[in-house]
Amino acid sequence: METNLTEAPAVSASESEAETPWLTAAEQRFWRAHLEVSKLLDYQLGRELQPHNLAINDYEILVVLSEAPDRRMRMTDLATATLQSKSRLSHQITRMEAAGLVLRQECPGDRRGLYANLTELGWDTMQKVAPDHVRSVRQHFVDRFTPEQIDAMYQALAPVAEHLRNLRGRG
Amino acid sequence: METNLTEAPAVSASESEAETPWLTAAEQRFWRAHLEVSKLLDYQLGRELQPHNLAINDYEILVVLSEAPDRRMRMTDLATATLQSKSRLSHQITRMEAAGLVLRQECPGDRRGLYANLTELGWDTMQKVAPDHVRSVRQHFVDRFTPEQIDAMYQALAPVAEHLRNLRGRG
DNA sequence: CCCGGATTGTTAAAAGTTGTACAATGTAGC
DNA sequence: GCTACATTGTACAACTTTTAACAATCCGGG
Repeated sequence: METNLTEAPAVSASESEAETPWLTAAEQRFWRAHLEVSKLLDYQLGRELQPHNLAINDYEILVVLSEAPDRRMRMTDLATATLQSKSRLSHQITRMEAAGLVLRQECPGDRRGLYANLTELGWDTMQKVAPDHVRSVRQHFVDRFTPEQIDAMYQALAPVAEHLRNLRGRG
Repeated sequence: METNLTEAPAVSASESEAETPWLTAAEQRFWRAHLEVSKLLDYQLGRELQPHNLAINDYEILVVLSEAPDRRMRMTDLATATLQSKSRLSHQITRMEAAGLVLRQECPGDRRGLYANLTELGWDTMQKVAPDHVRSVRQHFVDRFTPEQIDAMYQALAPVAEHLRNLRGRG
């Protein structure tokens, strides 16, 4: 059901046979479970944001801005924080500005720059939506693990996140 | 850096304060680590498929088809297996057909239906790309866990995958 | 056989994303 | 203060995904 061929193909070229470090059965099922959960969870959370007229990306912007000092952030920083390209973020903010959720604001001291500012409506929207979203996250993910599993998985994932973040930085 | 507000907002309405099951600190950091790893890993694996002129979605199709009986699958089944909409899959297959990787084939016994067939080129491409992909998956993910962690995480994730799969089915 | 409803896959148009180039600044070294 | 170079955000064009509608086909009940 999931993807990413990582076990030996049904028929392997004898050449790659010798050298490719195919995943073991245990690794394989873990990898596929991870992929499947990621994808389906994304789908389900998006689904449950729809009634609020927000896509997951919109919500992410609202969260990051709401946690930022003065509820605003430079476009580039926001793009970095949300792992989007500057171009994509620019479009995204244009849409959210049209929806009244954020506002572009000149940046004193750097006339090249702009702030993306959370509006009152943006802030209120976030306050209204967040409780539902947490419930979704709990229902479909967090509450399905024991506290021990949660700690263990965090310990395991944190260095991987670190690694990937570093890779990304360099390009 | 990541997203999805799931902890209490800086200022909570007293109403939601009482009723919203905000994540604990431990839950929060786990949740954000999971999100971050998912997103960045996707990005990185996509990046490392680029030299082969394949997007992750293309690769996923190749994998699923290569594992299917006769290396072909009904469009609807393929859409389900890869968690895509029928429309999106249709476009995707059109592109891959243009690239010579797959071929649409009439479906004997159901004249509405079509098979998506892996071509020789598609199969060969898969054989060629898979080794590199496994190495990527190992380098950025699998090899960064101990065998014990892998088993534990699989045990934890499998029921969640099951849950989400069921949800998806009903819509 | 024939009807009504469900299923299959495609399509057109709208919406969103990506990559590249660009204009407007900023900044460091001379 | 100039020049060279880096940074900021946008704009355009190409591409991908979504949404909604549709034609063709199948299937079950009368």
